[in-house]
Amino acid sequence: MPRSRTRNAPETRAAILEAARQRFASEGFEASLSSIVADAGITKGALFHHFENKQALYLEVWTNLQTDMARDTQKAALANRSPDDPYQAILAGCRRYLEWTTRPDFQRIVLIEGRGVLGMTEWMSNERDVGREVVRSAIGYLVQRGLIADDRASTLSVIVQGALHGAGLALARNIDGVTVDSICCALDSMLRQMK
Amino acid sequence: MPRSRTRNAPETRAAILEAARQRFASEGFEASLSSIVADAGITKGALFHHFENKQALYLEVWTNLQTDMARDTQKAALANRSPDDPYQAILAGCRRYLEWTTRPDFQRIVLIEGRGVLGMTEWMSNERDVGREVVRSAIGYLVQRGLIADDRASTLSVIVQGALHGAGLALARNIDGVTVDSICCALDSMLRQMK
DNA sequence: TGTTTTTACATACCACTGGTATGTTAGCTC
DNA sequence: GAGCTAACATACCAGTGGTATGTAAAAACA
Repeated sequence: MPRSRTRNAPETRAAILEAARQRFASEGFEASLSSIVADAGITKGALFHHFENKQALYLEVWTNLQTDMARDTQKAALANRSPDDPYQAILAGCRRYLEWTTRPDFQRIVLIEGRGVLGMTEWMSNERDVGREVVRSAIGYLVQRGLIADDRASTLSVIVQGALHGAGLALARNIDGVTVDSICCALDSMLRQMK
Repeated sequence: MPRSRTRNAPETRAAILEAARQRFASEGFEASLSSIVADAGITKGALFHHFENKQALYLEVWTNLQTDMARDTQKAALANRSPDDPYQAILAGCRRYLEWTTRPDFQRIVLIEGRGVLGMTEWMSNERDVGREVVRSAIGYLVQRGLIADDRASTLSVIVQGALHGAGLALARNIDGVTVDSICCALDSMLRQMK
């Protein structure tokens, strides 16, 4: 019985990634591959043809979310450049990032579970931390303008990224007294005082 | 064949927790219960008698590590109190925390995987975030002395905790230009400028 | 055009996992 | 000393990620 070939490879791949993103967002990494392939309307054979294993699938979902976020925040930053205040662009990017942290899929996959799933191999050693690159380039922007010392850029990047990360999680957890505005206000004075 | 009763319940429990901590530290949450009970010298029956499920076991290992860390950092802070510089105690606590982030078990179980394993239910909603309480009390210490505005305490706590967290991870990842001293220096000026 | 190779899946299967149901024994109570 | 319970051990199960194999269609090649 010749099965009709209704789909092509890229479509199948995209369907798997979309189904995986939704399942991982709602159930976490423990979401079964069976449920994912069922949602995608294919079988495990197709999944393991396109992805080496479950972690590789998760890695791609995770990466896609992060690169989408990075592109969007950088776009927001560039759109808010001001000739007489270099901090405005960065703060606009921060605000956009905080918006991303309200997305349930981003929360769970990137902020909560990702690092644990990818583990030491991918997350620790590898330079897949897209968020870090974005913050790093923002700090570099300030270094170029002589607002931050070159040899402190790395350390300050790490601190700013951590602060943003913690702020996003706090917003996700609805911690009392923490709002987007209060965070942005604190980041504003924090960034402007860095040297 | 009457099996000799060489152990009692608390000993067994402790043995399970110790074996679990080591396995979770080296292999992560995916470490099998079979390997853990083998290390502890007991069987799965004993494990499931003492712990409801794998997550409950992980939760206890995770909690123990965090409370140990919290106690230690607070001890370091109290030991470094200075009558004319309230920041010294806090910075001593920060430095002690950064020492904890060099421990492999703390890195993996608390910093990397914990939040993902416990997931939304435990980590997000519950007030089990011991690290937050510690930072919160440190900021409260500054509020009492009129160095920080009361209504900004929550937001600043979140930012400081995030910064510390990110710094610890950066140290664990050996990121160029990031050292314990560079972090402490940055935190010093950051804290002193907060209002 | 006919043949071969490769791609893109589907199907059947397996070792192993977390978890459960059911023993079994030591100690305590009365 | 009978009965109960805590503290385990043993046997077992459904479901999991992953693999081996089969197969049709498209592409490459002759």
